[in-house]
Amino acid sequence: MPHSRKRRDQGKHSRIRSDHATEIAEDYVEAIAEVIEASGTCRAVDLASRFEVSHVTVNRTIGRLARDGWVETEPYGPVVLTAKGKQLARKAAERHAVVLKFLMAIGVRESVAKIDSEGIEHHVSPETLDAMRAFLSEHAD
Amino acid sequence: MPHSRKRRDQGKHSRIRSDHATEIAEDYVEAIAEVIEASGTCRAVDLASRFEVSHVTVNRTIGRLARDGWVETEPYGPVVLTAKGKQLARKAAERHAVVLKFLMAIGVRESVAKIDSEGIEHHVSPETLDAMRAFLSEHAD
DNA sequence: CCTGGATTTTAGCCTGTGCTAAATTTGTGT
DNA sequence: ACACAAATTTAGCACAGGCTAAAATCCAGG
Ligand SMILES: [Mn+2]
Ligand SMILES: [Mn+2]
Ligand SMILES: [Mn+2]
Ligand SMILES: [Mn+2]
Repeated sequence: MPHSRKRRDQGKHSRIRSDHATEIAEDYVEAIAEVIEASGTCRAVDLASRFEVSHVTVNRTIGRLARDGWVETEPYGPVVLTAKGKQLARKAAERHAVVLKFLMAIGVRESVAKIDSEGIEHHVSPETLDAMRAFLSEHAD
Repeated sequence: MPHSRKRRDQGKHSRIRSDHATEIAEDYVEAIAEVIEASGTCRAVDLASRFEVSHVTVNRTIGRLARDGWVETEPYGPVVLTAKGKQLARKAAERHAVVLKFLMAIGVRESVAKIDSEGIEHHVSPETLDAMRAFLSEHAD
């Protein structure tokens, strides 16, 4: 039999907790990509205003993102995405867009869908995302 | 014009943060109601095994829930829901059930839908919940 | 070049949510 | 009655992610 399995055996709720741990990373890399796309570079203040948190909070969050290999930055410099960060940003943006379109397709107003999708996106598994995509193709009028 | 509005003006992301703050309360009162329903009373250990966290974590979480008026408990005693707690439990269970059924209705397998709904439920606004309900009635075969 | 405003960093605080180890309490079976 | 097992509580730790105030740095206009 497999060795002792002390490892927390990913039940439902551990999945939720790990989703929460990565969702800030997802939102940040997505936002960083958008800001860079729109204005060339991304500074901490841009993220602070976007997320409505203090610039100090952004600074420390960026530190964690750098530690975990999503972004690179040097003192007083802008934030850039690593290759890994760019990939996550692309994946997150794509999934976010599907969720948003899907909510609107079932009749949720855009203003509400924008808010709800921002939270829902992080908990949508690949299988559920596929179901949403399938729904969108079927109902492409 | 209205005075200065320093008040953080609930953008998209503050909604997400407040959702996260209440989701443990929602999951706990829902679980407490279920355990009481199933076995008469609810003890901390029941919640620890259900959420796969330590009994110490449960103990402190229950303390916060009591502080916020969702549950009542006395030293070494079981956990009971306040009126407010029962109401939240009912609302959360109802919403959770709708989300789960909805995911299955769009073709997500039950095992996956159970996991995803556990995270998604907390970010579904009343309007989106209504859209899901409407979808379920329309597609009631 | 130098200075003032914008920006970032540092210091120091808080709460929530996770843990282990140890102490305490409860309640049950003999 | 009492010991023992189960449950809870306490103590003490860690990290994420919020904040304000103050210091440091950067850069652009004069
Ligand atoms: Mn997103
Ligand atoms: Mn998001
Ligand atoms: Mn639930
Ligand atoms: Mn849940």
